[in-house]
Amino acid sequence: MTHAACDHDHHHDHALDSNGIEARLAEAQALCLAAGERMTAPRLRTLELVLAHNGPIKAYDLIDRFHPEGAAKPPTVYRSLSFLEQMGLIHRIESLNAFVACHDHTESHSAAFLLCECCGKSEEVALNLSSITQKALESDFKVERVTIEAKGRCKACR
Amino acid sequence: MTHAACDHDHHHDHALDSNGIEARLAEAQALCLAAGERMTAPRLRTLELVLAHNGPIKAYDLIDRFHPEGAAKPPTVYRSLSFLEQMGLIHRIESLNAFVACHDHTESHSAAFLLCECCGKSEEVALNLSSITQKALESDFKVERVTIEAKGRCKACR
DNA sequence: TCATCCCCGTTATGTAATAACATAATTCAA
DNA sequence: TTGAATTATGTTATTACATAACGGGGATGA
Repeated sequence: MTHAACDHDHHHDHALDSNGIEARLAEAQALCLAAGERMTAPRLRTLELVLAHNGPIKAYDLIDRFHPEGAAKPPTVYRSLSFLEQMGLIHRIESLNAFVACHDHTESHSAAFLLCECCGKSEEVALNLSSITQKALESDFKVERVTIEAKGRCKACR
Repeated sequence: MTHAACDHDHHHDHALDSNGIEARLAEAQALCLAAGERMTAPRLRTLELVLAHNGPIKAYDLIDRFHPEGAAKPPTVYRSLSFLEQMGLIHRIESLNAFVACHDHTESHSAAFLLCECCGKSEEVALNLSSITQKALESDFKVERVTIEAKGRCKACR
């Protein structure tokens, strides 16, 4: 995590342990099965890497880590990422060009994030989107999905 | 505008005329003067091109159009863009890698957009950000700026 | 008028993402 | 169970987006 705009440590975090990851991968497989989609090896591997990482991870970091012996080809990872995103298993953080596992499977295709510019962590928050849907209604605009990205500093980095 | 996911025309738009652009450029110069910043030639040119364009425009389109005779160098334009963004004169649309002139100088560094996936137009909407600021407060997160991007279809593209 | 700061021009490179086409695995109906 | 259709992957190459690094020049202020 090389976001150091400050000098304190950034270890106020806790990634999933391997059991946690296994559990999430199993859920994901079940979800795909239920949806009639295939959870293939590269997709699973990509999701595993996203889950194992603490916070948003870049596509090229995934590419580098994909094989124990060497890097994957970009399309392998990008295709997996877009599949996972469509399945609601991960989110793309536009302002970071990075990806993060989805926490909250309720609000499909819409998400809000608090992004710490200091430690690089992200927190996914559920929002009621009433004010934006209201505005959209006034404009006669059909919203398909909303991305909200709030940048600032998290509690530990204040 | 090459967004055609549909076949109807996308001319439901109206760019600023040259008087409108002149007026906006003059305002921008005044704003810089007041802030003790320099509105230099490349910055002004960049802003002019953003204003002249209808909707979000890509950095490399600006680069191509910068000089009548040929393209600018990328850093020229990127530097100008980041200056203009800091001054609140333009917004970056993260999910499009594109830039649009700011309409509403009230809510500094935060903006919400309705982005039509069909015609590529954007509408800047003012929102009350109470629900996200509330969530941030609960997380003890200090928000510096918020970007909200709602994708869908505008009235004319329905 | 000298030092400093800010900005610009330029070259080069780094980073992110996709186009295009070939091959392989899966599914499903005949 | 075979073969056609579909879906996914492998591979090469390219395109798109963005910044690092350095030198020079003009404005600003002691």
